[in-house]
Amino acid sequence: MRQKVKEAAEALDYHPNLAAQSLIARRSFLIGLTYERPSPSYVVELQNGALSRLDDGRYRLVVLPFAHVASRPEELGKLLLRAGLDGVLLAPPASDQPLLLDMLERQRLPYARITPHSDLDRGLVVAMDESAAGHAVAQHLLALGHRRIGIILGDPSHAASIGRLEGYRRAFAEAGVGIDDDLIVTGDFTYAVGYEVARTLLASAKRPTAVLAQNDDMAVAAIAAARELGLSVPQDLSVAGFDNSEVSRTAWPPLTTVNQPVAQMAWDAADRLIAMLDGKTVPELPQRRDHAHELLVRASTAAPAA
Amino acid sequence: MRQKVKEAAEALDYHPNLAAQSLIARRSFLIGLTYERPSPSYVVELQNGALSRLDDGRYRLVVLPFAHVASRPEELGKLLLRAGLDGVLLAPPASDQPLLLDMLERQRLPYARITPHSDLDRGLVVAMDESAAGHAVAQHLLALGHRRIGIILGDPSHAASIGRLEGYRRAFAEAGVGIDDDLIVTGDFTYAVGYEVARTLLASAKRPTAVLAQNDDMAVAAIAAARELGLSVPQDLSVAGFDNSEVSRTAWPPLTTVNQPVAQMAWDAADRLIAMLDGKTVPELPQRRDHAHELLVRASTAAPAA
DNA sequence: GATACGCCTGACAACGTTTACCGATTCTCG
DNA sequence: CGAGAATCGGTAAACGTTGTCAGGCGTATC
Repeated sequence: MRQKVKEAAEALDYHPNLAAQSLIARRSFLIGLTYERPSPSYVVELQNGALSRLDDGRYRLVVLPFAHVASRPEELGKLLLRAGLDGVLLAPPASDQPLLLDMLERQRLPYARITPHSDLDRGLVVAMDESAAGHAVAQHLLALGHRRIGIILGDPSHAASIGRLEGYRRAFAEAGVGIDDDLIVTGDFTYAVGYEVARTLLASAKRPTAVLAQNDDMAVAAIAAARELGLSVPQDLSVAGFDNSEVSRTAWPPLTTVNQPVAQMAWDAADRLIAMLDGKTVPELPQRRDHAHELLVRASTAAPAA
Repeated sequence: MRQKVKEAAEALDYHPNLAAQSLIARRSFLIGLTYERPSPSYVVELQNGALSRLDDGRYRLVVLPFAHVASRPEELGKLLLRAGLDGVLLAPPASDQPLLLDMLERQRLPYARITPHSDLDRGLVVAMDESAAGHAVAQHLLALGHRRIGIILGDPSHAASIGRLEGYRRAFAEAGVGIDDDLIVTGDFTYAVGYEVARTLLASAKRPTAVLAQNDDMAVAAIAAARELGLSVPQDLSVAGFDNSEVSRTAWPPLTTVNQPVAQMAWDAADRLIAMLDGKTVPELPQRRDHAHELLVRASTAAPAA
């Protein structure tokens, strides 16, 4: 009987109406993903990671990019609450907005936070130790013998910037090397701005022998700026990035960087969010999952010229 | 009165239940976007373009990547039909699958096709003349004086590959230059495969003086392969890409390429799809909209060495 | 032949809206 | 002051499912 009904349904191309199912099940089977405007490869990895967990087709992924979260978290909150989602994945910097988390909690919209920096005990958290990762890459340059190291920060409204910088500082302190604040410039994680600030950094009187960029896009921009000035990488200047995004592999020379397992973290976040939605009681879920970074030494860094 | 109700709703954080609205309105206010696995920047541009049209918040965008469409179009059809969408944006190569279009039409799921190559009168179409674009970039290399030009094709299951190649052939014929089939290699639009086939191309006895790659990722891969062999670009080898994706701007040297207004085309596709969904009768809509390509000459191409 | 059990059928309420309609009330204007 | 229009509150139906419950039928058990 069951079989016959299924066959008939198939023959008639019948699909149950999802709106009616949602109405009675009291959920929409929609998962949101919100992110700011980071590099394309970061977005795509995030998306693919989340989708690979959703691929049984029960849940669907709605993308909700939102610019300037830090200055208007309530607006993002409204957007998310109006979107009729069952749960939402928060990529940085939205994952670090206490006001946003407040709103979501008040309205009972479950969320999973991807690499937040503060309030690590709040909600579902998929974490990576940004500070340790920053430490690793800074230590690598110091071990090569660099002493005058420039730093290109990402968008200061992303907590990741602060975390990574903190790691750099630790590594410098351990090596007994002082940080020259004149060699710290601030970008916003994009190539365009990265290029501009890299130019001013490299044109300064005390030009560094190495550059720590807080993501790969800005690192590639720094390489381009160096070439414009007639410097070759890594002979005259070492450049290290962050993220192990596609561009780090396709750049020339391939970038030394830190792998951030973005796709895997997004999978994990989706996995835990869904487990929660499917009614696994919260206590049996660990609140937080940590992922390891990995330093990838490639051809863009070398010992400084004597 | 109206005002008072709105205030009360606001005060209570009341949001109407979207599932119930969908049920009665007989639509879900979900738009799907399906694509294969092209470069990250293409996906992101596509997405942002579509989202910029959707940003009034009435419609939401669901992403549905799907690999190997050409070999299993019906599966994608089922996925789309089960997703409860009001309409779907088809990026290549899904936009060129007649079986898929058949299924969507049979089930009355409206769709908009982005840069299809065949059946241009079917459904809503946002087109670009791939052949003319291919012609433009090939002509550029020929005008510089190149005669031995290598070609790196994209995935042959994408109609775009064929269209662009057709344009190359026209330009070659006009210049009275024969195409050497040994200098044509086939990639799949990815960096990794592009790198491999570029190596074999450049290692061949009759090494070309210029390379036409069918997208920017493969062009960048060709530059990397050239560097590995000690060739510098553009002195020893000119390389032209396709798409004007972010990587073409961030590469070194910046790539000569053809701008494909992806974001704008996605906006257009979303615009027309929504106009259709909102009940504008089909006749008053033009069936097809064309977008112009634009040759962007940058630093990766130059006259061949004497 | 009575009882218990399984499977199937049909009827009905519920989910949270929107739309339509009716009668009652208030407002506007001559 | 009265006619007509506008507004209001209330009620009911509909959207397409899922879940429950009662009742009917057939089969196995004692």
